[in-house]
Amino acid sequence: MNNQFDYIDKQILSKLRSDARKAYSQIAEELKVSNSLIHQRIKKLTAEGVIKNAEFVLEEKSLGYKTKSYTGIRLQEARFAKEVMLELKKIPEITECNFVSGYYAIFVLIFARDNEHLQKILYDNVHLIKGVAGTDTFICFDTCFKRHIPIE
Amino acid sequence: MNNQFDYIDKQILSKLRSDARKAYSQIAEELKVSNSLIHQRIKKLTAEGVIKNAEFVLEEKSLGYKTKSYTGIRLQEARFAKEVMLELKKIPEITECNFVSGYYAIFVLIFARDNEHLQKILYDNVHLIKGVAGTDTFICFDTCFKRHIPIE
DNA sequence: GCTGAAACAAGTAGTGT
DNA sequence: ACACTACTTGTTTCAGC
Repeated sequence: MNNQFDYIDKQILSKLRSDARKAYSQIAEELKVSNSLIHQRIKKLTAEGVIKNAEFVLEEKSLGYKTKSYTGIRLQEARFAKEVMLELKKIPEITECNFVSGYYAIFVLIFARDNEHLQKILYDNVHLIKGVAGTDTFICFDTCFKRHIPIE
Repeated sequence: MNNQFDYIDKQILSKLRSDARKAYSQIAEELKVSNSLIHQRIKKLTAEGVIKNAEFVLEEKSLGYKTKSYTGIRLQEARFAKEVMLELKKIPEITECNFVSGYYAIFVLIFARDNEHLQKILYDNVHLIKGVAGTDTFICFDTCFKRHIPIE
């Protein structure tokens, strides 16, 4: 995987990252190259794993999830990490799970219908997992911004 | 915004969430409804704000960002929050910024080229912002899973 | 609120330089 | 590594039920 992107690659990635439904032919037109070059590059970038997938981004609040929280999980013993992770995976409201350095062993993102639902997830699910010592929850009052990292 | 989705809405959202380039005509075929109904529904869901946008998801590591961290920021005084947030917005490696409850005032997601780069961002940028008392950084060793919340 | 048809635009694959 | 062509498929709009 040699990831030195040229101008065309970068343009393709940046245009599609902000609009996944953009016509490949229009990108070709904007960059003044042939249609098939765009297709070839996208194929290459996908094969290399630079492009993971294309997704519609939905508004979580509209889906009924009004409470978003980042929650740090402490373990009784570090070696429980993997088992705990597998149990966390069974909780659908946990949409992201990370092994982290520092005070917590695991850091998760939770979407709940409301604060009561969040409490239920923590008390009736997370806290009952074998190996979990405790959790600290940081409820998001507001996501001030969310954006993409620069390309190159 | 009355967000009671019917079967068709849910199917559209779920199919497009996992593949933003999926042909609308194919969705129509799978659901055994007309082509134009799909368009109408997508238009409606977009107007309602349920669909925010469509994005290509890129692999951050391939883009040269090997270090991902969640960082909690403590403030000298709570009232500095908004000013601090505006300064954080100027740092391109910070891709998400949240006002949170609990021990920290602000919680951010940082992508850095490596640990050294992360340290530079924290010491030369974040820590110098007026109002910031200190930070705690949780480096992600591994994102075990990342997925979508259930629809309805 | 939904369908169907038709005009138009885009995606695909094979060929050639 | 890129462009061209011909063919297939998808998108979009609007009249009509």
